[in-house]
Amino acid sequence: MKTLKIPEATIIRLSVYSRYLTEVDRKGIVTISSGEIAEGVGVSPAQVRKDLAYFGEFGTRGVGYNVKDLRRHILKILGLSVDWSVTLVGLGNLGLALTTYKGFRERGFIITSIFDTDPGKAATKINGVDVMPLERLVEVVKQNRTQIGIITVPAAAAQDIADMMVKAGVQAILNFAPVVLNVPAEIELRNVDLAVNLEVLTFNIGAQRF
Amino acid sequence: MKTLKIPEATIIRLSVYSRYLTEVDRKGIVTISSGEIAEGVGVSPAQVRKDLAYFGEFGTRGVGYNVKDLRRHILKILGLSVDWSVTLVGLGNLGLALTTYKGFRERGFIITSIFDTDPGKAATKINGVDVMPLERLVEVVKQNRTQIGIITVPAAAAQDIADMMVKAGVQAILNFAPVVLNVPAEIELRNVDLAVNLEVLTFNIGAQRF
DNA sequence: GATAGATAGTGATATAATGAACAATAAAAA
DNA sequence: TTTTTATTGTTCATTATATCACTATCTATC
Ligand SMILES: NC(=O)c1ccc[n+]([C@@H]2O[C@H](COP(=O)([O-])OP(=O)(O)OC[C@H]3O[C@@H](n4cnc5c(N)ncnc54)[C@H](O)[C@@H]3O)[C@@H](O)[C@H]2O)c1
Ligand SMILES: NC(=O)c1ccc[n+]([C@@H]2O[C@H](COP(=O)([O-])OP(=O)(O)OC[C@H]3O[C@@H](n4cnc5c(N)ncnc54)[C@H](O)[C@@H]3O)[C@@H](O)[C@H]2O)c1
Repeated sequence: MKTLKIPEATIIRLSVYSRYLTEVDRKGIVTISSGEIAEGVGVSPAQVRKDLAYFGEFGTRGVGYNVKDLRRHILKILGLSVDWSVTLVGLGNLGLALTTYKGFRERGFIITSIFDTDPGKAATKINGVDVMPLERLVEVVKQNRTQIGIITVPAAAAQDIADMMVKAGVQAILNFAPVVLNVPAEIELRNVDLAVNLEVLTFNIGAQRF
Repeated sequence: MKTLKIPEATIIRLSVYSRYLTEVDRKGIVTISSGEIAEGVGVSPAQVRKDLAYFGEFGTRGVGYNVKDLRRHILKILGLSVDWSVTLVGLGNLGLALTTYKGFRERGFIITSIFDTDPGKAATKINGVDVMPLERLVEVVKQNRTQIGIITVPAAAAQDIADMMVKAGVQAILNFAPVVLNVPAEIELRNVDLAVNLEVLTFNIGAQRF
């Protein structure tokens, strides 16, 4: 197995390229150059070509890339040529926003189960998905072969939920609680920390000081 | 002006350290070593010391760091020793989650105005803040000397909102719409792309292929 | 066909970030 | 005091990432 190390920054950019190509494709444009992609997403043309070069040769010299083809290739690379089953735990304000967000489904992320401890919530239905009590998490997630878990519970409860998700066999967790989670090495974990984003901004605003 | 370049990764970690220190401080712990911080947030001890070294000497050799002091220093570095005025545009599902989130206020981010085109929404009040129509954005944001704008409108409207925010004098924008925005170089811009986060996960799950 | 113009792919180079090692130094113990 | 122990601050090496410059190759035109 060739284990060529791909920078995470490259993956993030690929995701952005693919979104941009979707937009370009909608306008009916057939061919695009690395320079035009670069322009559209705010990076250098060399960067675009380098990123793509990790995965093969998708363009034609002197011409550029076929928009539809390149888009399809990138989606394949990102693992988006198939649907993913996602569970969300914690149907608070943020959890509700995420479950009702159309953009996820468009990219193949299907929320197949929702859990919350609040008995009032664990009786409702969101987009045709029942909200269930925590006790059923392991069972249901196992049964659905759900691969991805989203955590939107208060920080204090997040580690417990992560443990349950791991027990239920998820392969990846997206955590919105502002806390450092411990999971086995084979589980992919990403933290989305919204406050941190604001703090990077405030640092940069005041960065003259250094 | 000494323009020492600080890696963005350092800033993100500082934010995480400060949050961890808040937690440690609550437990009444007075002193902490770089190794303990590292353990708590999942990085290497050398990394912790390196990150801090950009800004000064905060520890005592042979002893470690005073928790309260270090926390205060980091908050100062991040620009969190003062409050920030924030405006949010687009009171949809995500916008509502963000405006009602307590964690921002705790770190000094005060949402001082909210705007939405929907006349039904532009009459309500969230946490004592009136929701106003877009027409008032420039005026109100200017008057409040608001420094930070959060964009949670549909992608198609995001660039317009960014332009208005710039016109109104914000210094930084946090954009949740999945689109690449153009703003003047002096404006700090960060994009939070939630779908990208899921896609990094799916890439990594399937990364055996490369 | 041959030639010109455009643009992808790529190896070399530069820059940045991380990691490991260690000297400096403060506190505690002898 | 002196010695030992702990742990920082910092240097140097390594690794990772981005940029640059060049070569290969395609299309269109003469
Ligand atoms: N709302 C935001 O904009 C925002 C921003 C940044 C971070 N976050 C983080 O996201 C998480 C959720 O935020 P929120 O604003 O939606 O909070 P919320 O209080 O609105 O929602 C939390 C939900 O989790 C449920 N819950 C509590 N304990 C649970 C458990 N053990 N198992 C299952 N469900 C449980 C609650 O019933 C509630 O429905 C928090 O960790 C918060 O810090 C939120
Ligand atoms: N909801 C999520 O979980 C989620 C996740 C990822 C990205 N996003 C992005 O965040 C943005 C908002 O998402 P959402 O789910 O809250 O959408 P939403 O449709 O629930 O809310 C959008 C809000 O913006 C308002 N609006 C529309 N045009 C406007 C304009 N020109 N000026 C001011 N307000 C305007 C609408 O009235 C509505 O209240 C979108 O760009 C979406 O792609 C959302």
